[in-house]
Amino acid sequence: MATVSRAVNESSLVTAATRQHVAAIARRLGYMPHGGARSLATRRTHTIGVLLPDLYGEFFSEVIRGIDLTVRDVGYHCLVSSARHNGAQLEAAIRSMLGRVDGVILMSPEFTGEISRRTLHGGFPVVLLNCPSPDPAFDSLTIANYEGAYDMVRHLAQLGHRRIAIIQGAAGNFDAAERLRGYRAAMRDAGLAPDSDVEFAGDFTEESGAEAARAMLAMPDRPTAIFAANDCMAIGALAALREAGVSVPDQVALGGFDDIPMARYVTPALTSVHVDISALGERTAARLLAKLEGPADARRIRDTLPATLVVRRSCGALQN
Amino acid sequence: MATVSRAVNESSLVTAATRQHVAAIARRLGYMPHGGARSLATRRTHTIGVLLPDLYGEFFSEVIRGIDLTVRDVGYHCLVSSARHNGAQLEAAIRSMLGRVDGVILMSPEFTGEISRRTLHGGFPVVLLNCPSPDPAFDSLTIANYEGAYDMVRHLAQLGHRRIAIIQGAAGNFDAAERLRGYRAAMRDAGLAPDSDVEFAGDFTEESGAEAARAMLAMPDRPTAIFAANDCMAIGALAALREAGVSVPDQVALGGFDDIPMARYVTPALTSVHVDISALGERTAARLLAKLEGPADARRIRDTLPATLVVRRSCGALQN
DNA sequence: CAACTGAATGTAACCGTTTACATCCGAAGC
DNA sequence: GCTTCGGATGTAAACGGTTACATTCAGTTG
Repeated sequence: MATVSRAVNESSLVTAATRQHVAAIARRLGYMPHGGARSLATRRTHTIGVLLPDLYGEFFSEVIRGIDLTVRDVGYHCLVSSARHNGAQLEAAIRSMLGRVDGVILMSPEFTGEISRRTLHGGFPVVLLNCPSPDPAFDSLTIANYEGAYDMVRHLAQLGHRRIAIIQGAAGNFDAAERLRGYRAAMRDAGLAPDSDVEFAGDFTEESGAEAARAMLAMPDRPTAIFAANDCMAIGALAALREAGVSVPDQVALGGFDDIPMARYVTPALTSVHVDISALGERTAARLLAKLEGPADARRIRDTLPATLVVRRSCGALQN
Repeated sequence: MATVSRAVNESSLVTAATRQHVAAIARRLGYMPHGGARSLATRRTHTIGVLLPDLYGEFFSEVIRGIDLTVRDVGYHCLVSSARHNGAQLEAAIRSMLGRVDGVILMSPEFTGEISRRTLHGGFPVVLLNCPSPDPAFDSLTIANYEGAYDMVRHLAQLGHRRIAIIQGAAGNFDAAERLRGYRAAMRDAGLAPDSDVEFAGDFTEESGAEAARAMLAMPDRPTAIFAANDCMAIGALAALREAGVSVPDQVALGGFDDIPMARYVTPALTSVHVDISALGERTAARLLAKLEGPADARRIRDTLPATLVVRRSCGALQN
């Protein structure tokens, strides 16, 4: 049976003749190698775990896509698990993957150093994706949320807007918090007083964007510009504004975040902050693969993916 | 070590005292069960394989979401693999999952009975998702593509349109073919002559929709209605029409397919055919789980998920 | 022709669990 | 005090492969 194993794995130790002989018999018997057994013996599963807070929306699917794309080229699979993870669930999810993956990509605000020490105790390969990363013991990739939001709001301020509202992302969300931080910093740097009345709540859904816009319209001195913390909310706001007969960008300027494919197809086309989400997944996966394949490298990497302003019609900067 | 195993698995054969004793020592030693070894011994991986043609676009991410949602409730994971599968790649992908999953969900037009017999030889649990399914030996779930397209085109015809164009989906795609079939049947039943000049090519992308619309506008006797085989193309067409100064729905009526979330937020809101994609994933996963958990049931199930017309402004049926 | 090669094949331990079966042990029955 | 009994624990054989090491077997050498 050693020879069979070697033949199947194309080892150079078997002659071409035996290899073919084995192949022929295997075919006749309908033999197929058992992946699980193989990885038990080799201690390599060629699988990476992907832990996501949820699978909803374009963002996550794009991330997964990027990950799978890079990973499958080198013969790896993705074992995905999406749960809105509170600490205990997250830990359980990690544990359940423990003998099935070579490493994990973790996207969860809930991940704490304590969990890591207790369940990952020591050198289990992990790359954090878009996490607050309280723990510098892990590699992590993030989006330039702060910078992107800052650029957007500065752009709106440069267009002459003095009262700029924000529709915030989901409470407790890392991206949301960073984008808010960028908004506030840009406001301050533009010499604009912070005003919590124009910091509307939201949760990244179209509906919450529409609601915030309606609330804004009811204000006595309503803002002349809105920065929505993602495109879905921006599009929701756009629909609400149109319904109320308020013209974008003439009466209210609007900017989003994420630059989803749809952004360029709404009317007016949505000014947004572009993030190459698929690339984020790719880079993260590549980093994890490097840890798995390459020699142990103690260096921890913290990488930030740029977010670039894309100016379209909804902010009013463009003619026609 | 048998006792440890029993303690970890909460077997009723160990006393509470030993169970706690084991737990304490496990904690001190940082012991965690090895999933791979466990599944080798039990011959259950609690994992299902999901084979997709690609991961691009809202459709696939929604399907995965539905699958993962149902599957995780019963403690299963998803091992996903997305490759544009030609026959050989598909077979390789299945083989590579063979000892790692309890069953697979397969979404691929390339799946043939021959592959199945060669690599699945016999009773490996499979559920086909939106496949042409040449092989009645498998359970399969599909979308009512034909019926949905038929309803849409009949609707347009009832609004008085005589020349109705279609922007087709990707060549070789099963959904695309079915939607085309529905379009043609509806045309015929409405007493409208088929005309290959108004059957435009497309590939499900926004850009291809825009191109088809531009080509249509250049025609001497241009159609008064367009049925795009998915919403992305419809939105692309919408953008092209607007650019050309052609009003929707006044000059050209437009309908899409899929009813993606964005459909209601474009202007005018897009008439479409609604399919609950997430539910498609859920149902498929539930079917596979039934095969895995329940007793072997020889009955093969072919299920079709309904597709329902959603009338919005873009078709011109609604006032204001 | 015996000893020495080195490539090809065979043997058996191991990967980390589960589980059928054997064993142990204390309480109850005689 | 010696069986009997049943519940808790221990033993060892799987599960299906990989791989270090031992062995075989030609084909050289001296």
